[in-house]
Amino acid sequence: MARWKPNARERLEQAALALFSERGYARTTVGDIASRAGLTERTFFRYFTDKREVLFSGSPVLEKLIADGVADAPPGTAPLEAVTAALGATAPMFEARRSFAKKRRLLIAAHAELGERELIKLASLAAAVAKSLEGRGVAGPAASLVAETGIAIFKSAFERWVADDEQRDLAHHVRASTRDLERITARRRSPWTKSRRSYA
Amino acid sequence: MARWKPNARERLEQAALALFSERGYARTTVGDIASRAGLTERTFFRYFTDKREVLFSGSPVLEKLIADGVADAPPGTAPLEAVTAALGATAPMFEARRSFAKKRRLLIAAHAELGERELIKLASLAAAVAKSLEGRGVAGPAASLVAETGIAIFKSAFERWVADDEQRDLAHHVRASTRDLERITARRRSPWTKSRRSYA
DNA sequence: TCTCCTGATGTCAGATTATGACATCAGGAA
DNA sequence: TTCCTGATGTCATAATCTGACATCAGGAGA
Repeated sequence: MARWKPNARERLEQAALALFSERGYARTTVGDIASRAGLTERTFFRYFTDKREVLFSGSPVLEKLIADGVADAPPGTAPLEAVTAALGATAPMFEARRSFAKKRRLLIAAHAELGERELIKLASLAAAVAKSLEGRGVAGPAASLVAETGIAIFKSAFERWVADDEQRDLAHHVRASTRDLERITARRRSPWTKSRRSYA
Repeated sequence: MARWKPNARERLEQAALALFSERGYARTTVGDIASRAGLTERTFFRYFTDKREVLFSGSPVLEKLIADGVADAPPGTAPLEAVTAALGATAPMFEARRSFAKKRRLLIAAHAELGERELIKLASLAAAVAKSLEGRGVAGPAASLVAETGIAIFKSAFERWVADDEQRDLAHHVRASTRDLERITARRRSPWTKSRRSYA
C-alpha cells in the first residue's frame, strides 16, 4: 500500500477549482485548498510557487503543443499559417475542457492578479512561438511580430469559442479570427498609403 | 507649519527606488521604504495598493498622454499614424527620466512579479488607445488591432531607446520601429500569398 | 533478510504583505 | 472658539510564502 494517495498535484488543482467556484478565489485560502485535498499548506507550495499558479498548470503543456506544432509544420508553410495551424490543432484539448475553461476564464476576468498571470503566460507563449519560427528560418524581429499577431488571433478566437452558442471548435474560430485580421489589414491598406509619409 | 512633510507619495517613490537599487527589490521590505521616507508601513499601503505599484506611478500619466494624443490627432490622420505620433510625443517625458527609466527597466526584467505588472499596464494602455481610436471612428476590432500593433512598436522602440549609445530620443526610435514593421509586413506579403488558402 | 537511502510529505517557526478598526491632531471652516 | 476634516499613526490580525528539520514507506543493494 502506498504511503500517500497518488496524484497530489491533480487533487490540489481540483480542490482549488471547486473551492474557487464555491466561495470565490479571494475567500479561499491555500490552507483550505490543501486540506480539501488531504494535504498541507506547505505541500501546496511545493507543487505551486503561488496560489495563482494552481490555475495555470496547463500552460506549459499548451505552450509545448503549440511551439512543437509550429516547428513541425510542413516545410514551405508560411509563418503565420504555421502559427494559426498550430493554434487550431489545440482544439481537442480545449474541447475536452470546455467547462473548465469557462470557469477559469471567469475567475481570471474577476481578479486582476490572475489576469496578470495570464498575460505573462501569453507572453511566454509568444516567446516560444517566436523561437520555433526562428528555427524555421524566420528572422528574429519578424518572428516576434508574427508570434504576437498569432497571440492576438488566439485571444480573439478563444473569446469567440467561449461565447459560441453553436459550440463550434476552437480551430473554427481561429480561422474566423484570422480572416477578420486579414480583412482588417487589407481594408485599411490602400486608403492610408497617401498619408503614410507625412509622419515626421 | 504643516503637520507633516509634504509630498509623501513622492518621498515613498524615491525611497523605494533608492532602496531597490541599494539592496535589490526582494530584499527591501515595505517597512524599509516607509521608514526611509519618514512614514509608516500602513501609510505606504494607503498610497500604493501594492509593493509593486510604487514603480508604476507614471503609468496613468503616460496612458492619458498617449490616449489624448491619439484622440487629438488632426482629422484625417491614419489610425496607426495617430498612434505612433502620440507615442513619439512622449519623448520629452522619457528624456527627462532616462536614468530612472533604465533602473526601473532592470528591476522589471529581474523580477517576474514586476514583469506581470508591466504587462497589465501595457494592456491597459492598449485598451485606452483602442478607445481613443474608436472615438475617431475606427471600428472596434480594427481599433484593438492597431492599438496592439502600436504597443508592439512602443515596446520595441523603448528597448532601442534604452540601448542607444547615441542617445537619440524616443520619437526617433518609434519611427525606426515603425519602419521596421512596415518593412517586415511588406517583405512578407507577396511570398505568402500563394499558400494562404491552403490552411483548412 | 537487513540496511540504507530516497523522496514525498509533515511540522514548526517566522518574515512579509496586506487590510480593518480606531486614535491623533494641525489647520481651516463656521 | 468650536468643530470638522483629512493625513497619518497604532494595533491587531489574516494570509502568503520560505527555510530548516523530522518522518517514514518502499525500493536498491549487500
